[in-house]
Amino acid sequence: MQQIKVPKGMKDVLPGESGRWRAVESAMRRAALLAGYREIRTPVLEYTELFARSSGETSDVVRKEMYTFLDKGGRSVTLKPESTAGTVRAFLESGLYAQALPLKLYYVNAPHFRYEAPQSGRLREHHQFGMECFGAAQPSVDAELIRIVMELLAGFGLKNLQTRINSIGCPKCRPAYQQRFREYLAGKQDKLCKACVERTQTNPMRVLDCKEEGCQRELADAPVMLDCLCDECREHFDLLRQYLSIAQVPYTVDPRIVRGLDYYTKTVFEVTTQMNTGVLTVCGGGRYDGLVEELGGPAVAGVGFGMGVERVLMLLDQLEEGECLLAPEEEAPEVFVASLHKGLGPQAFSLMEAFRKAGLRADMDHQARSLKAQFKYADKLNARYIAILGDEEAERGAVKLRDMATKEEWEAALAAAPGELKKRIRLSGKEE
RNA sequence: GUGGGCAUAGUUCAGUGGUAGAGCGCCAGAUUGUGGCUCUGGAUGUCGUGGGUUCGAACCCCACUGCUCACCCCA
Repeated sequence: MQQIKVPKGMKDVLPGESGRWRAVESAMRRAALLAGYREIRTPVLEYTELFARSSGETSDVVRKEMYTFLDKGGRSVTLKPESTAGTVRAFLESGLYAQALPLKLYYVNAPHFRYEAPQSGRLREHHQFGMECFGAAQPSVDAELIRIVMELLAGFGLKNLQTRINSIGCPKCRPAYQQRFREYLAGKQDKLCKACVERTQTNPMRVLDCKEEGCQRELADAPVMLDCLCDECREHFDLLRQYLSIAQVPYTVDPRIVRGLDYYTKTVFEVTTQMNTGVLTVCGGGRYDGLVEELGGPAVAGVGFGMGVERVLMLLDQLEEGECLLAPEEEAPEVFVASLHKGLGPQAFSLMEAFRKAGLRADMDHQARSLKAQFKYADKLNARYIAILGDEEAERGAVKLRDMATKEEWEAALAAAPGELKKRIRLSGKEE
């Protein structure tokens, strides 16, 4: 039989890894909660038009990376490539904008899809933690978000992260800049890469973050948006910097960050790290003051970010022993019930149930294996104690308990064993 | 979309034309009521698929498929 494999660009999270996922997730939830953000869950699937309208028809995501198909009703639907659009849609559709603003939302472990060639750190399905704030025009929120991101990542033990910020202006000041920039590029068309020649027409600012060396050379003395901000954007950016310094967030200003989605205004930021293969973006975000209106709602400011969970885990993998500050949840059985022979199965089962009722993680033999094999298995599971049921003990209504680490063994009455073991575990937990 | 690399046991891989292998893992025994260490034994393979060359192909050639890495872009 031909084996069916996981679809291209998808990945299973196996039991050996899932503990780390949960640890990362719960740290994210804590961080969000601490800052007053509340969870929102939006569907994986949205109508294609939502992304076309929000991200921009010329963005790479919309043009070539969306997981789009027709459903049985002939509607064009898309697996979400990012979460801001869906969050805004929900915000509008459910009338949340009519409630007290600002409204702070987060999502965690949300699946995202981009149809592209998978490679290291880039899967077709990936998961994001993200935070979005609606109705707050002040840069204190921008700063708060950046601060939360840095705090969170530092809390995992990650180092060598760079935070870069920029302002890409607003509809008031950007057109004039774009005109000026287009004129600058006009004389250099023959020296730019093919993609950039096209971008000059469609979305000139994307030329700024082209990775081609030739293009970057030509851009050395190009005008940057930062120098052309209107008063409002200028003030916003200056204030943002002030807030960041109050929050003691280290960052650099990089006038070349423009980001791939059209909806951004004013603040954009990225958190990256240097890998041996190149720069890896862990988190990216920015302000989108026009998006809610663009999607048919009132003029409500927005700002947010998305963080790649797989990328965070990838960075954690590279930490040395002891540097990673994540504490994965304990999942090894606290007690494993072994029985001498098959006939004791029912007693073993009810003892295991009693352990579980007492709140202990308990398991038992389900294969009628030799006692030796049961010990081996319990050891593989990293069980802390083993409870041995034998005929001699059964006659006395007792069970033998053994500490797997110290090899200490003692006998306990069947009925009392769960309580006794629980007490023992709790006591030793306090000593640690 | 473009270009590299790889594909052999559960897994990591060795095997460059002549009987399909090793480490780890798994199972069992040594130890008939006791794990980790040791020793002994065992199970598991359409050698990615299809074709070609050859007396003979895991090996050489061609095609395909899959995986992987890089570019572009991004989380």
